[in-house]
Amino acid sequence: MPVYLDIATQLDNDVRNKYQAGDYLPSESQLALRFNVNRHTVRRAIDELVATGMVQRHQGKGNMVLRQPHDYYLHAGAHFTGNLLEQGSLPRSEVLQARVIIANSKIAERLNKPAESKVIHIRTFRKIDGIPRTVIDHYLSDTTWWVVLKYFNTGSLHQFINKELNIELQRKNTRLRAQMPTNEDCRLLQINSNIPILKIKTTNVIKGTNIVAEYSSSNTRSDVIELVMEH
Amino acid sequence: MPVYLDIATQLDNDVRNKYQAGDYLPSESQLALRFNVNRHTVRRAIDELVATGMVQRHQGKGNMVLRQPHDYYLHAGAHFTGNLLEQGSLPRSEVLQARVIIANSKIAERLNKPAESKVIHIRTFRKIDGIPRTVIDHYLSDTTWWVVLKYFNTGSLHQFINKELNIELQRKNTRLRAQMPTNEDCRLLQINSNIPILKIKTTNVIKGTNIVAEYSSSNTRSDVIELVMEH
DNA sequence: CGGGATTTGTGCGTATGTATA
DNA sequence: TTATACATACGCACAAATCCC
Repeated sequence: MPVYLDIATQLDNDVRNKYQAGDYLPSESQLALRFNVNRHTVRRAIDELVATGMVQRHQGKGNMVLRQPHDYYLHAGAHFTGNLLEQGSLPRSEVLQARVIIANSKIAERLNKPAESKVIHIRTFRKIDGIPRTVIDHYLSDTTWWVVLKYFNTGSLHQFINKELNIELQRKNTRLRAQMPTNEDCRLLQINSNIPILKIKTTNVIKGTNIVAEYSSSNTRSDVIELVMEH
Repeated sequence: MPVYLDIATQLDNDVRNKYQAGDYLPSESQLALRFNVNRHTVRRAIDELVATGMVQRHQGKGNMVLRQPHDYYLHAGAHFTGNLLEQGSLPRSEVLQARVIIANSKIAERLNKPAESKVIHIRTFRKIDGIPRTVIDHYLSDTTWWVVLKYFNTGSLHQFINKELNIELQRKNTRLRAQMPTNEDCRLLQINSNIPILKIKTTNVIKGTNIVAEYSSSNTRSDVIELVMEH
């Protein structure tokens, strides 16, 4: 094992045990003295911590500890069930935003509407252990629903629509991919930029028709989540 | 602007215009001569390309160009359809490995077998545009199938089992997550470690029974892939 | 199989630039 | 302004992986 990886391991331990988020590591020169290596070697070691998102470099100041890395691992309780695919159905979702917006071209296309149409945008999220794990953006085609939907604030969106508007939504297709989070994703999900997220997009029609009523896009932090579908 | 960023920009242009995926860059020593800098500086420049996923390092061989710019964009043709979830069904898969192994504890558990049982391991992969996009590990519980399965070399594994053994496999459940690739994933999929992968794991029973016959685990590069399911 | 040539990976020492306090 | 800390760059040496004869 290269020396720099040894040092990276020790620094990793220090960060976990001795430092808190916001603290600064000893200077690279001091660390070089302490580990009896050249400063380049210390820098290479710190590169590893930077790559994993534990440390941030600040020229002229020092290398700052970003945060205590949780020991993330999957446990059975953290599993989402297949109904995550039915994104309007999450029973304990909460509303972050709800408003009428001008659809961008992609959303307009998914909803089969002309460019720059007005659509309803509702952003909900679901927490596990007090931390937001999934953020879902719902885009609803029919703005006349707004008079009712503006009162939606918690629970299952699809159930709400069913009850208040007497309309049943049916999932038509699902698109799924993994990607690295945007800055906004990082903020909403409270994660570092090095954790991949699952992005699930669905289009939903009014049951029995081909009328696309809803397009939804969800982002889920994937480090503590495993999507399980029983067939 | 630092010298290494200048060189990175030039190399980036070269990669886009002069090289194809799979090509190797000139050696670092040659590039150092060409740009009249130290080899360290060239390495620092190549680090930039590695970080953006354009180039992969191979110790002892050289620095390989990973992909062309058009690969950065999802295009409709690159979409997998939902039958990716039925991992034995990929019609144009090829076999990388096929052998009998001792199952580790996780695989044994999934197959409802005692620890350290023997199982059949078949690794297949699927290419798009000549590049491996998905690598699937199949683990089959019944080693008596080996006398037949050792002759499987291409096509659909489930079809082969159906035809040769007269056994129909049925998907029981699917687990799905996103994660960063291991070193082996990077090698097999020819990607950099900064691209997340989709991991899909299925258990399959013998149709009409509860006998778990197969556990499969697939890794798919997620940068050019979007999983589409029609309902 | 061995051995030598090539190429990337690691590490040291030194020097200088740049940002911060 | 000065001192400190990180950023860039050169040169040298050797290790480790790969390739080819």
